[in-house]
Amino acid sequence: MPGRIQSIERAAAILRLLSGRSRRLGVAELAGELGLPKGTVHGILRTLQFVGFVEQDRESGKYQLGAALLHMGSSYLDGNELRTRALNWADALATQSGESVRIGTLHENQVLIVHHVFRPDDSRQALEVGSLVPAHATALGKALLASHRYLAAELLGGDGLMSYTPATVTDIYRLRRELDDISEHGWASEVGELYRDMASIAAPITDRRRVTVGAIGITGPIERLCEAARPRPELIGYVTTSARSVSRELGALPW
Amino acid sequence: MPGRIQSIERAAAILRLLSGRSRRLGVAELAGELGLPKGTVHGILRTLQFVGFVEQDRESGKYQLGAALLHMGSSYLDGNELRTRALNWADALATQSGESVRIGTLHENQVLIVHHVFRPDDSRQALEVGSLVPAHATALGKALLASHRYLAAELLGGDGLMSYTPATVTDIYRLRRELDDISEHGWASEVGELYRDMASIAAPITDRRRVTVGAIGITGPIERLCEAARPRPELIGYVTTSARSVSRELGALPW
DNA sequence: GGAAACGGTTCGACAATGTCAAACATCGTT
DNA sequence: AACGATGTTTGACATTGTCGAACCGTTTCC
Repeated sequence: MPGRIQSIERAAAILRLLSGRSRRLGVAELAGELGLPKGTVHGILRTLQFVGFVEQDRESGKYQLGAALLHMGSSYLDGNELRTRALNWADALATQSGESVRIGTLHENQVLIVHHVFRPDDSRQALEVGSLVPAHATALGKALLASHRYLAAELLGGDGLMSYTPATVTDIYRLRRELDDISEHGWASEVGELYRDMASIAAPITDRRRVTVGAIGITGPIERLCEAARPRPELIGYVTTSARSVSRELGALPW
Repeated sequence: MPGRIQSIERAAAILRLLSGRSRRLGVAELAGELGLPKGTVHGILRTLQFVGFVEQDRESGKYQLGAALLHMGSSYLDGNELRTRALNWADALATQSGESVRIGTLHENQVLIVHHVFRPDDSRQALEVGSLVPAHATALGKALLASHRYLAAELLGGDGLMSYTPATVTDIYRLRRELDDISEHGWASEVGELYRDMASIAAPITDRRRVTVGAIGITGPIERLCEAARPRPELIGYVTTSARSVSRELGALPW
């Protein structure tokens, strides 16, 4: 029975729609989006509500994600080996570099942030764990794509690369060449490609089978991360050695 | 059709088991736990894997929660009105009190932490957003239970209250009396009842219909939060006014 | 002020759907 | 080499979820 269970797939599709930008959606909207009868969608929603995956706004009648998902998300983090193994190294990298640190994995052609350490001294920052950032405009994403070329091909084959700033790389061939460089040198960077005045540096993390399972990197204002529009060598060093340390902790053979 | 969809309920039950302490579970274990045939469980797991809700460990064959849940959990936070409205007030309370701040809601007889601000100055702390803490041994939980007596009754009717330290209140009648006091005064506290040398103070947050939708509170070492084994009055003041501010922001009538 | 349009919800008949138990494959262990 | 433990596949069965129309309550707009 190599088939999937229809109702569960549909339920997941509903949850995915609800986790999209729209936050709150009504039965009719969902039904329209999925091409299903209202009644069917309602039945699924009732069940999802019963198990706490969605909640209904008493006033508008619309549905939104439920609290149970928050707890499950955090449980996922507890069981995530990449994150637990990387915790200490991420802290160390933040201290060394003086910048905020992020660890991410590829998820649906984007980068899912699984860990985030704030800048040591800094003012309040928003925690980004759980958020998705574009792969082609972040150092984390590039580091990951460089080791997953088949996935990169899929992404690049899609409907064009979104541009976030004038510096965003949207040319497929140029990005491909950049990925080649990254594979060769073992680190990736991005300067003003996602936010105009921000830059980032990242390196891939590999597991015991030498497959890339994530990436670790730092983010900060261009003037702190770069010198003459190029990432500062000492920061690159911090990032790559951190990545190697985490890889080793995950069982990768020492380099 | 006031019925729920069986397969979705079962899928949710599987996810709940996987988010329990055990992290990784095999098909047989899950089947045993749920009293279902292995084949059935396997079909559900295959679907959940396809939609990214679970992942399978290549080596052991066991299943664990998937990355999609992390993103959904964080999407839940974005749409959570209580949290978004409380963000600034929580920061302010942390600054005022000098202690770490938590905001929680009741979820399955426990307190789900939906926001967490670290101590202003402090060393690294673990982010607790998404975790569940016991209701009867935390100030947050008591503040919530005091306004949901029917739920409190259910909790108290269960199989006894877990004891975490010698100070944990496990006597139902004593707790009930404490909840009465809390309702009357509008704030709750706990001294060494969850962790031996920690204390917490919390107050309920109400929405426009005057129903309690959450609670906000501070946590810290007893010697900082208390004076002569009683919560310091000025801290109580900070907490209660913060709670009122958030309530007002949620549309509650001004007091 | 009425009526139409839109929201979420319920209903019952139908058959497609998911379930089940047993057999299979693949490990590691005895 | 046989066992026992995994996770996995299979096919027959009837339970189960689906569907579309009808329902009820709000809001909107003549």
